[in-house]
Amino acid sequence: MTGQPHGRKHLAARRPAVGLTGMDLPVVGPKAVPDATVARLATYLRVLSVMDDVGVDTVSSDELAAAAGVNSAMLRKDLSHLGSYGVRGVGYAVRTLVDHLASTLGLGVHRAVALIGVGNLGQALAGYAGFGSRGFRIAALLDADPNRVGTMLRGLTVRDISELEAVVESEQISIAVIATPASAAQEVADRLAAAGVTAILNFAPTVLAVPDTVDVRKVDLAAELQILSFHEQRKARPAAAEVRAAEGGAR
Amino acid sequence: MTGQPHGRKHLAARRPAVGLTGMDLPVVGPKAVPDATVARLATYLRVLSVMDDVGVDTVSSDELAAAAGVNSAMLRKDLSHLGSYGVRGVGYAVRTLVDHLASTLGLGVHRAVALIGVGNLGQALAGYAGFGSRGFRIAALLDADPNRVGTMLRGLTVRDISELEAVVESEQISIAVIATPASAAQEVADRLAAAGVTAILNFAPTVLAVPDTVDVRKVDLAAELQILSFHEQRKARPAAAEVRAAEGGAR
DNA sequence: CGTAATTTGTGAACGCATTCACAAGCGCGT
DNA sequence: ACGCGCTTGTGAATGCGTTCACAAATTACG
Repeated sequence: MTGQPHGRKHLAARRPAVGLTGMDLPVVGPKAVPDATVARLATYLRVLSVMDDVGVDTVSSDELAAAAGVNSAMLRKDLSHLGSYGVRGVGYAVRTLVDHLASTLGLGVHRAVALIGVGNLGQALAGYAGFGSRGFRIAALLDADPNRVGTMLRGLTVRDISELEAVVESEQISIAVIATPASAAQEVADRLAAAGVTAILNFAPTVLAVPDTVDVRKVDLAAELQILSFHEQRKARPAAAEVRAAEGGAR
Repeated sequence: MTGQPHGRKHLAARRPAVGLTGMDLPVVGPKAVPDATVARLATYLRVLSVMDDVGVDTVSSDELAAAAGVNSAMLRKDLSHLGSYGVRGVGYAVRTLVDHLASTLGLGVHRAVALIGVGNLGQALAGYAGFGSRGFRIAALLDADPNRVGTMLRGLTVRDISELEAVVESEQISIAVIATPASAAQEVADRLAAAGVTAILNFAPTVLAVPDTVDVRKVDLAAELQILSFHEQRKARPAAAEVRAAEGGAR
């Protein structure tokens, strides 16, 4: 899905790259890590961190796969993309693997995150402890509502949206989180992109148009429920496909 | 990515079903709608609803695909799984398509949702307007903290977790949202499953083990940032793969 | 009525992801 | 030292999802 079946752009700009000879070399390298794998690395890291805290120092692919909820062959293949960090006949060294995963995910330093939109959801995100413990630091809060600007939240002052560009610069923002209403999201994204931000996590229920250089992931809460709803309905009717014949137009 | 690469179980219990003759018929039907397609239907519905509100009554696959951020061939194939609702040479009737999508997603009636865990994130979810406008009704709030039980939130009284089974029954809960700390999530999931809930949206950063009959989707906020972080790092170093040689063990 | 302009629906090709299955490597006991 | 048991790493097979490319269907218009 995946997947989160999500809006991505990564290597989208990769052209056919046909050579005159017909040979096409892997110019950029061996496509290091597949997207599907990257999406699972975070889970592996979380599970391994817990094991490390508990004192486990070696784990087999079967055990780790079970804890992460995946097939063990897939886990091994995923890890093999990072290099060879296991020992045959033994397993993986937990601490070592944690370090390598953190390094691979770019969590060597706590990345500075800006949160745009401090409404309902934004306030919750600002207070979410999981960010801090897993490699991120919320470095700035921005909002357009004059009633919210200037207030304190979790030790940070909410700043006016007009300061966006200045904040991105001064706080060395590497990732921005959009938690504004849908109507404001595109403009915020445009300004973030123009200011040089190249990674956006979007909670607003809108499709964002951004340059190829910007990586966008979206989280659509209602959509998640709708997907579950689809499967619920499916379970309810074993195999009736043409039940939906007589239905009016009232939405 | 991904698909948001998410934890799913759907038709996982489908066995090889080998017949003695070697023929294997599609016993359950033509696998109506692919998972990847379902995950996009919610987006199409949202985009179409906006178009409908604005007064658009016909849309081509190119236009709709652009608005939804996907390839038009994919859009057509997705919609073709629901049946043939377009008109060649013309396009799709917006209103009709909205109705069919809503019907397909099982949104005919507002589904009752229970929210377990009314902390930081839970409160935000309880107040998220997007649920109500997109087919869901939060019908119950549950929490284990005595300080929160009994308080009012968005017109609902927070009830004690001990009432979980009773609430699922009386409110006809079809989907549950887990927004508890990770440490409590598995037990809550167990009780939900035992109470007959077959769809769970999990915000707790833990892998849930549930029976095959239960459909789980997870949203891991920190993981989303970590995935973005990976790509950020990738952009930062054009093609240096063996830079990570000398690194101590300090985590 | 016939022809041109559109746009859908879909078979086929392609590519990526997952799973299988086993050879290669490692540690332990004797 | 040597063989046995265990576990990784990976080539091959399989399956799923996306994209291509075009025939079929429909409208517009002369």
